[in-house]
Amino acid sequence: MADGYGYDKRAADGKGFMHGIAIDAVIFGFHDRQLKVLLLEYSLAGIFALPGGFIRETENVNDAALRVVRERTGLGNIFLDQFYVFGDYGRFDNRPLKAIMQAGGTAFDENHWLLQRFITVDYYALVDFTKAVPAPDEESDICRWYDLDTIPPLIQDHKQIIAKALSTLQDGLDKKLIGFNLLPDTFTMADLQAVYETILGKKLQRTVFQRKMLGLGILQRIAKKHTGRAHKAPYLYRFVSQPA
Amino acid sequence: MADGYGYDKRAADGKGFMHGIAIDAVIFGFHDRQLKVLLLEYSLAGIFALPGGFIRETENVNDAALRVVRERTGLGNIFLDQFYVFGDYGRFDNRPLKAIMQAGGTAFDENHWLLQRFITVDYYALVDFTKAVPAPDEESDICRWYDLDTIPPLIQDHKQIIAKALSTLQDGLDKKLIGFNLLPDTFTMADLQAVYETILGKKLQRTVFQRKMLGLGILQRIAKKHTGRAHKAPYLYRFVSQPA
DNA sequence: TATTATTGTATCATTTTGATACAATAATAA
DNA sequence: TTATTATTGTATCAAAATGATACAATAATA
Repeated sequence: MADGYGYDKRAADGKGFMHGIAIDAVIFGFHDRQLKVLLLEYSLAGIFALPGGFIRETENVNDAALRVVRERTGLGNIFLDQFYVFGDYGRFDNRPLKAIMQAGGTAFDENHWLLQRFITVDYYALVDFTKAVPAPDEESDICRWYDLDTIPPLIQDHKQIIAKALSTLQDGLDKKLIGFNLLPDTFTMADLQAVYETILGKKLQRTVFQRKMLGLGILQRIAKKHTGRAHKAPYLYRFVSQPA
Repeated sequence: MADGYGYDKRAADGKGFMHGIAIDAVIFGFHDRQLKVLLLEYSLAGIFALPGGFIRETENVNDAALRVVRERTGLGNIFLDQFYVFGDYGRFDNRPLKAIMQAGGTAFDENHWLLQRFITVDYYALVDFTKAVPAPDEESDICRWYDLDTIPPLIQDHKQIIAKALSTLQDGLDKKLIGFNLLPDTFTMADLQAVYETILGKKLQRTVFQRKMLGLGILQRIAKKHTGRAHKAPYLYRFVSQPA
């Protein structure tokens, strides 16, 4: 997360980074028919937060976000979308950060650049859960997935940020055809439907969903997948491209 | 605009404002069946730009945007939507600002806070053209409407910002029901259709459009409008609320 | 070989959208 | 006064999209 947390110790003096502005990432994964979010834990201070980071003085803001997601997941080619700037003055609260710095034994004074007001540019990322390797940053010690309905209390307005990320994801699901970014390279129609149902929070009719997805012309049938269970084997699909 | 332009002279020393971050506003109006954008001109320097401004140290970012739009248009209750952060390092170019400062006789040195890198949070606003009273800011001398297809060369990436604002507007037109923000309190169905056609850049079928709009249940019929021409008088409508 | 669960697709009903037709004006012209 | 004209509001029918149901085709197990 940003707002001061998860900063790179090599730059703890603020040299080389933009001040007052940071990025946060809501990194979504999908597993066991559940939508998951990647969170950092600062266990010494008992604090949970979204992954985030700062912007180097000559770095594109979008690249800073890519860097953060790459560092937390080990993944390169991920779907990443800027969705909102959280910039209310009232959200600014440096007490959790002080707690983290104190717990970590970092020296600081009240004028430390990390304790000043920050606004954050927020992104959501869709990653392949099976390929991601969660890794904490320099300050935190745990980085792991949480089901959306079992998220611990988070610092500042990070819970609202997740809520807004989710509703943005919901809005763009049909229009931008982004659901498949949460799945491995090959998947069954039932897998895809589970992604949609979980994100939208409602059941979809199987036959209607299948007709719609096939009608988009972006799915390629690969082979049959024998699940080892007593029924017809479903096809495996791969996403190929945008419709013509 | 921001990126250094249009700053408040009382704070030219940078005290009281956040550094490195600014807001720009793409203010849309509608008149003569044309979509228009409000631009500032710095005629001494021969430079055109979007209206923008800075964020006071204790001000919400969204409030800073509201303030800018209010100052340029004289309007209070306007529709305003944050749509993107432009944060590429490559977009940063302080030469136009230097030109403006020189033309204005403002003293400055290379380390002036306005000459450092800025990223901008960008908003689009939809205002009632008939009520807006364009007003330049402290540095510029002309503030006026431009048709979208006769926009002069703009500083930095302001042309791209307008393009992105327009496509965001297009995407949200049906979903968010925002078209009416461009019209006066009462309007005919033909007026409304003209707004939609201009924004979307294509003709719509009159009867289908009318059925759709009436079906939303958000229009109230006020009275007949006698246009003075040889045909049936259209109804005047008023927007009442979101559909139930 | 029957049974079971699930998949892929066909079919029909319902709803939405597209296209056309036409009566109802409000001004002007004859 | 009475056609003529341009537009508006709505009805109507066709076409397309969506919703709902049915059913045959498996792949495993009993």
